[in-house]
Amino acid sequence: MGLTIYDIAKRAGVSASTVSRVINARPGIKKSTREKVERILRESNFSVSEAARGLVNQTSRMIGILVSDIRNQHHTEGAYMIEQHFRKKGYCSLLLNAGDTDEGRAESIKILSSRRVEAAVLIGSVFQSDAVRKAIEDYMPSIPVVFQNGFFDLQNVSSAIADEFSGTADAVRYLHKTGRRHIAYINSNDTPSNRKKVAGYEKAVRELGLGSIICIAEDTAEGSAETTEKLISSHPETDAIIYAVDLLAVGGARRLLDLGKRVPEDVAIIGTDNSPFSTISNPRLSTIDTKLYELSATCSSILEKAIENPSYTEHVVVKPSLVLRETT
Amino acid sequence: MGLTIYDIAKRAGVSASTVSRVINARPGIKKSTREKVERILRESNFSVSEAARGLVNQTSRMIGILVSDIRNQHHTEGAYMIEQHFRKKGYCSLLLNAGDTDEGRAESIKILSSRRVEAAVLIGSVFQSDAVRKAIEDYMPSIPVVFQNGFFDLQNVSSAIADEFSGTADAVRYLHKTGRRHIAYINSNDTPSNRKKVAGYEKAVRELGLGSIICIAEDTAEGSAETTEKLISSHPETDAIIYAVDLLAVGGARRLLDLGKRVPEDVAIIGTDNSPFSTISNPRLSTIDTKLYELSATCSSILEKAIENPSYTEHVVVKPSLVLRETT
DNA sequence: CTGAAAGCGCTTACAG
DNA sequence: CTGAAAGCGCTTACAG
Repeated sequence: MGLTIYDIAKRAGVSASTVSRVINARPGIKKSTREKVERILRESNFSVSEAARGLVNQTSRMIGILVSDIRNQHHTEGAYMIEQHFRKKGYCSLLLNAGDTDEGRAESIKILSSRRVEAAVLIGSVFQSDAVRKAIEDYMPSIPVVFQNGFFDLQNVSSAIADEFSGTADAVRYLHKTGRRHIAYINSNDTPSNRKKVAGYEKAVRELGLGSIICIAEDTAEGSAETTEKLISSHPETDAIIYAVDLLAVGGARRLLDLGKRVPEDVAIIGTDNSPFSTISNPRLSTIDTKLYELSATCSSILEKAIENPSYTEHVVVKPSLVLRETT
Repeated sequence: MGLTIYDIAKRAGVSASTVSRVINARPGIKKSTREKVERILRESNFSVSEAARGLVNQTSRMIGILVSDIRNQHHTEGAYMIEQHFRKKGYCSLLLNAGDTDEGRAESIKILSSRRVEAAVLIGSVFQSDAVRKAIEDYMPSIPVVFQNGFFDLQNVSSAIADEFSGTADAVRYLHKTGRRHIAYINSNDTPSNRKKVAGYEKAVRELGLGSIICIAEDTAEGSAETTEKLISSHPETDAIIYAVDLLAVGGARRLLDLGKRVPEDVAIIGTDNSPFSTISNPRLSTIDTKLYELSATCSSILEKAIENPSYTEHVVVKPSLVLRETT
């Protein structure tokens, strides 16, 4: 247990330097001694202490992944891609669920700093706050940081952002073009991302001279069903609803059907994210594809470049597109 | 950037020992010097190197979480709970997606060993293999390991297992009791967990004197729809189907409806896992609740005890229950 | 109450 | 081709 290179050195009858050299495949070791050391390494199931190694090399070979909650499907793609990608380069991923508060988020950044991660990824617009910005300035002022769906004006942080504003505006315009005149919006939690969606909705609706109706639903299918029912009873003229999240659209569609409305004939529905829910639901959801996969891949590739060249920075905006299925 | 306690010591006009003592809240430091050091620590945004600290203390304060793919909802609850729980104790979580091969799984265990994690959790029955067992014996022979939904006869590995065998058998018995006589099973990928489910199905069906029909579907809603359609056309007498995974049940239910079958009147359907899909789907799915949450909580609590007392070990079996909704 | 020294497990000039 | 020594950033006896 806990063999060190000194133990290996003793068993092989060489010095620790030599053991270190064969472990790191340094040239200039006699073939026979290299082979002997390798054999002993193998027979002993030796594994180098990355911590000790990191201390001398001034590297940790770790990257930090911050999400608010990994159980949220939306965070999972990015976390997966980053881990897979960097593991191949010998990096390990520290995953932190930062939670819903600024304290949790700032604390998480401190933790990553203590662990001396060589780079970090923030996944989700909820990290867009002054507290997080300050924590980065104070504790991660010089390692590459990539912000998935958010932006900080800091020279070490890159971003890959979904243009939810225009994605939502385009959805409104599409509904208008297909004859809808009473387009409502059902929002979820107040996040920077959702604010962009609502702003896009409001802009398009205003430009088209339509009225604006915005409701807020609890973030569950059932909550959305309730909200949808209230909306329809107070505004029976509603002929289209856009939802900030696919799951809400699923709940809403189901309730409309239960109320005897036809979807999409009476009420068209558009969700957001093109999540698995959108194809599983019945009827299948039309949705604003916010290109989560592309966003994650972009983060991963930015981070890769930034790891090579720590002053590298990039800002990418990904355009959503409308996916039409059975609810429009 | 990269301040050490020596830098802080210099700024405070004390020795590194003293700085270390105040960082670690050791007693016996004059109040005034403690306060001065604390102030400088704060003003400098100092954060201790956990790696260096770990080297001297012979601890890493890291725990390893192995999943085959974090994008799989099924792995996410356990990963979340472990991270949340141990972060409070000052631990960080290393998340590894081990992939679908024994090489990937064994490699992941080696990586965790290199990082000197103090404990590890394997999430998912797919880790049930000789290769993984051997990797644990070779590289983690003495740290606490908790296996979620699997078992190794090793003195350092605990387990929390869902009794999918009897869960599935009970579902068959329930269907029989409600008059179904042609109960089919639609399986997914070949995993230890799915093998237990199939075995439970076969046993119950045999005991009840019913025929056994087992199909294998691709692991998507669409794949399951196809398989379901084939099943129904070759065995039109089928009056109930159990699916190894909720998602497959959703796809199957939808196809049955499209084919003009009534659910549950013509064909009853039971999924497995009581996943979010089961309440979102239309109609809402009856399902075998494999108690994922309870399983994860159990792992977390076992691990907690094992961290305190490294020789602690526990084996828990969690009984699934049947959740009846609209498809039975 | 405080500091100098040794040591955790490595790597890497520097000698030979 | 190989080894002894120093040093990475900490903590903790040991002195004083």
